[in-house]
Amino acid sequence: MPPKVKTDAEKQAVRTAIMDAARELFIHQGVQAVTMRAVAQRIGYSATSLFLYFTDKEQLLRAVVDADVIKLAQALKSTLSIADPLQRFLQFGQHYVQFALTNPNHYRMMFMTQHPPCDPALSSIEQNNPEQDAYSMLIGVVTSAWHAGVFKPSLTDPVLIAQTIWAAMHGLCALHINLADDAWINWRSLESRIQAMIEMCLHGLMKEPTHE
Amino acid sequence: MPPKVKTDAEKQAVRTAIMDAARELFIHQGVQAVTMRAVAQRIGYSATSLFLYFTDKEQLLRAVVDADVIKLAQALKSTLSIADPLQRFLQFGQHYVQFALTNPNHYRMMFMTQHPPCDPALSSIEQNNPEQDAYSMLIGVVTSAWHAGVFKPSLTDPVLIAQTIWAAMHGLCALHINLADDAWINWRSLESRIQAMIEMCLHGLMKEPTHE
DNA sequence: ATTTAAAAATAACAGTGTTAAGTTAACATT
DNA sequence: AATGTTAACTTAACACTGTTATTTTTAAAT
Repeated sequence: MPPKVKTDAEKQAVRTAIMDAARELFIHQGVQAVTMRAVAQRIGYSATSLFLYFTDKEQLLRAVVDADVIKLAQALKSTLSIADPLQRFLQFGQHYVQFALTNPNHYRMMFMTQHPPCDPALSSIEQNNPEQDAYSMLIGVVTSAWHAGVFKPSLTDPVLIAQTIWAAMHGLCALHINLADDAWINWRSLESRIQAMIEMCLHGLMKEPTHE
Repeated sequence: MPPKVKTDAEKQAVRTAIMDAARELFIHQGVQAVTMRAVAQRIGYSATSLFLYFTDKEQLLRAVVDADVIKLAQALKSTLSIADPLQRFLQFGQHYVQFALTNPNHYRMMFMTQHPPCDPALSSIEQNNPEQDAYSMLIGVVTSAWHAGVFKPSLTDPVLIAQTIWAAMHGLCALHINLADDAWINWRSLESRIQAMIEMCLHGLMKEPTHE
């Protein structure tokens, strides 16, 4: 059955077919459902053939998630055109949370799972490319808001501000993704928790928070 | 070799021996090193015998973590004796962060990994027992601070306050545990991130934050 | 037509959680 | 005291997993 000698484009097509199959399983059934055999079956290949396109499972998963990290970056990019630095910042945060909560499996893989430390050289994402790198976008958004003077004067390091906000928003998303159904916790509604977190950040960081 | 008919105490001893062996692997090598065979070997049992004491691996791991959740609760308990509600609250948070960062594997298991939703009936932790249930302790600490009037008057729901603070602190811990070594992020020092997060929470929630 | 080598499949290995079927030995009963 | 019962444990085995080695297929190159 091997029609021999595939063009680079054809090889790339198989690669993305594999990634699409993996993503399908990943999104709907979670990471534990993504077995090499299951992925292979979906595209009519044998499991071992996947190793001709990815060195191992970890690399396959990373490739899938990388592609969606870029999608996150593009979703966030749409907020960069907002003129007002504060509004831009708020929309940025909201898009981030929305991505996390509508793509819990991707979010889990990106930020909630243990990985061998990411080697930027191996990643398909271009670091510091503001089109692809959501982190550098965050730094940019916060820094511009900082230059616009929206933060308290005592806050002198926009990177530290950004990392603090990220952590706060991440905590919100991560707890929800993992523990939303935990009978132990009498969770307040997701909306009110989001609102409360945003307000805490605003009052905690802004010079004179505009309450809306 | 089976000396037959074990007393309940002896059976309990084996149970804890299993849990100790699992914990040892768990702490030092992470969850993926905790295989039934490895645990069994450590106590000179065969792997299948573990199933006489735990219905499955998940239950074993949960038992190990539950025991340490209680240790967390006891660590936090020491702060409850602090008279000043604000100081009690601050110390509580600091102990929480310290536990998370010195027990990353336990913390990961508790709050950062996907579990079948926790059935309080099956847990060894007594819910709402303030000696064991760290979450209800958090609610208590925040509520008492709220009654003492340290929070902004606009904040009317101490449970929502508590969940917001928890999320913020969790984000701090979780990102550090998973991404501290990520070359992608130019992390500020852990100390300054903790400090920044605390200050953001204080300024964001307190009526008139005492800056120390 | 024969060789070559790329692309795939099959077989197989080592490891996993887990179940089924034995084995051993302390106890209860006759 | 001999016998059976059964708790405690082990060994075999199953159905998976990721992965490697080997083999097959087949289009192209000679």
